[in-house]
Amino acid sequence: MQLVRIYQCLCDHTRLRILNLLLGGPLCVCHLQEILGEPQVKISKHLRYLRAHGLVESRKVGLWRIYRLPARRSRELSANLRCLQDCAATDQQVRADTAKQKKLQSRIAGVAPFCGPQKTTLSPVGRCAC
Amino acid sequence: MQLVRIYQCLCDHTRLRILNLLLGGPLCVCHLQEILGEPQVKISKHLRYLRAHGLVESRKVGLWRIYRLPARRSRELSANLRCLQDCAATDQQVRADTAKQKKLQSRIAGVAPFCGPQKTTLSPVGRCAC
DNA sequence: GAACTATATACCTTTTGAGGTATATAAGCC
DNA sequence: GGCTTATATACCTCAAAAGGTATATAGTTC
Repeated sequence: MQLVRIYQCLCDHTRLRILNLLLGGPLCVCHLQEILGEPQVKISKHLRYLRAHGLVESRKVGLWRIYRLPARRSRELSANLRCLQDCAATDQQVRADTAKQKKLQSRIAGVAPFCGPQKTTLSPVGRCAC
Repeated sequence: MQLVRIYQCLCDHTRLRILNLLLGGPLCVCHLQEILGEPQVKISKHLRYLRAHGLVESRKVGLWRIYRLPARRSRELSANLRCLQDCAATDQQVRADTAKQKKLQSRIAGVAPFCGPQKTTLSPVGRCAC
């Protein structure tokens, strides 16, 4: 069942934190790493899991791989992401993540414009702002 | 995190089916068994899991143990149960379960009044209507 | 008390997944 | 080509969980 696959993605704390961040806009792995404070392997493996289950998409931009929530979402996925957005803020750490994300997004605005709420198709400019 | 525990309960197909049924009212194990068509042990173990995670409550009535969704629910739980109710019907098997439940509830009305939407405190009367 | 019914638990096997260390790949810079 | 950065994969270990068989417990009926 489609729905079970969604819940399988949501039932791990790290993945929940990742999805919460992606609700705020696309992010590359190294920005996720910076915000979550978790080792790169761990994040990379959870992203693979999420991709295999259809919860995220990615595209490559220069050296970076940018992850985001899928553009086209099933009814179930939309409903659950809405629910997640509504609920996740009750978690202390999730709120801290979101705050870090906001700060990071204003810091990197213009430098890594493919990470964040703006949907640009710019090529990478210089180094990653991590 | 509270939220993760909820998703851990939702990420198994059998538990999802159980929770969907309990959204339609309390049920004893043997009625769950009849509707789901799964062995008693399997159901019993999933119910234990759900209870340990705070997703169901139970009370004993005669020979039976009646399971239901918790009377008091956290904001997260309420939101996710609502979401589940909204989404689960897209699953073929879940819809079939619900149909069976409806039939069973009308069949046992008055015989096992503690199973089903009515919240009575009647003592058990005779045999289980399984 | 013996038989029966409903439910739970013990014990086992197998699968899944999480996390870690080390290494590979891919693309950019010099 | 060699160095560096970003990301992914291989391989290992450990814990959790799923499902099955057999058995225990608790309460009912006779």
